[in-house]
Amino acid sequence: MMRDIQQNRLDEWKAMGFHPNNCPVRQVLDHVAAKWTTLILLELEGGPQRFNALGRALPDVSKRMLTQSLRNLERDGLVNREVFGTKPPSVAYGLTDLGASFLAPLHAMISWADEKFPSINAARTKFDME
Amino acid sequence: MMRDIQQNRLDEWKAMGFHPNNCPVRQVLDHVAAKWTTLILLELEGGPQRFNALGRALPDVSKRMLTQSLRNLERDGLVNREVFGTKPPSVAYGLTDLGASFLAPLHAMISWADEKFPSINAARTKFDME
DNA sequence: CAGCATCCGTCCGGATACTG
DNA sequence: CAGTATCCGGACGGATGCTG
Repeated sequence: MMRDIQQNRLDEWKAMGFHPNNCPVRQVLDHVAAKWTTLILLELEGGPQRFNALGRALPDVSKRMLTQSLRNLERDGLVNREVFGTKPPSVAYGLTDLGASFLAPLHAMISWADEKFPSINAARTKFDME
Repeated sequence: MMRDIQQNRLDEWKAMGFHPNNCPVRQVLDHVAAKWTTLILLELEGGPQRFNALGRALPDVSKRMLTQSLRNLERDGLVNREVFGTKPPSVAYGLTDLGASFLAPLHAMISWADEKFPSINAARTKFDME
């Protein structure tokens, strides 16, 4: 019964091309979700960085995750990857215009978090007491 | 060696109270990450909703996840939970002022995603071709 | 230096069944 | 109606070792 209602709603969404698994917004939010990508973007805000420099700036990101995160960002056109054929080889990562434009809404969220964190913490400890 | 550098940087962060695991901003971003919480907040933007009404509005959220998400939001003071001692019992969820204030930065991200999605998609398909 | 490959534990979240 | 309890697969991500 409720199952049918849900199914109908799902069908509506599919018809609109809005099923959550291919939702444009979700795919962007997943970058925010991705635990490291935002830190990377913020770090690149100061200018392009080499791979290991990024690793040193973000100490608790493993090389594996750093590579993976950078690939995802590169794939979505937020970050560009420039290879220098030197020896040993070096690679620089920098923000694209698209990536840079993402910093505005990101900073908006961060500011909100900064500003409201006392309230959140208060609510949290109160909730946990009961 | 690099390990030492990383450890030093980590220590600095700890001294500043900024270790990623208790970072205020991270904890807020984790709400965005949480896959359902944002949809819930957006749904509540239209006004308070009862539990099952929310479930019907968000068809692909299981009851389990809906409960869990609402608890997290309630814990952080973004959502309030009002119980009516009727029979059968009913519960309404609504945005707090804090929760409502979060919608601004959230909408900023959504707008960005909406606006830039064509570019992202283009970058993505180009990346995948090579 | 800048990765990739592999193994492996953890946790997120779905499905299902049951309760006051 | 509004949840809780349990089971479970699969994805996320850390540690380690190897490569051009």
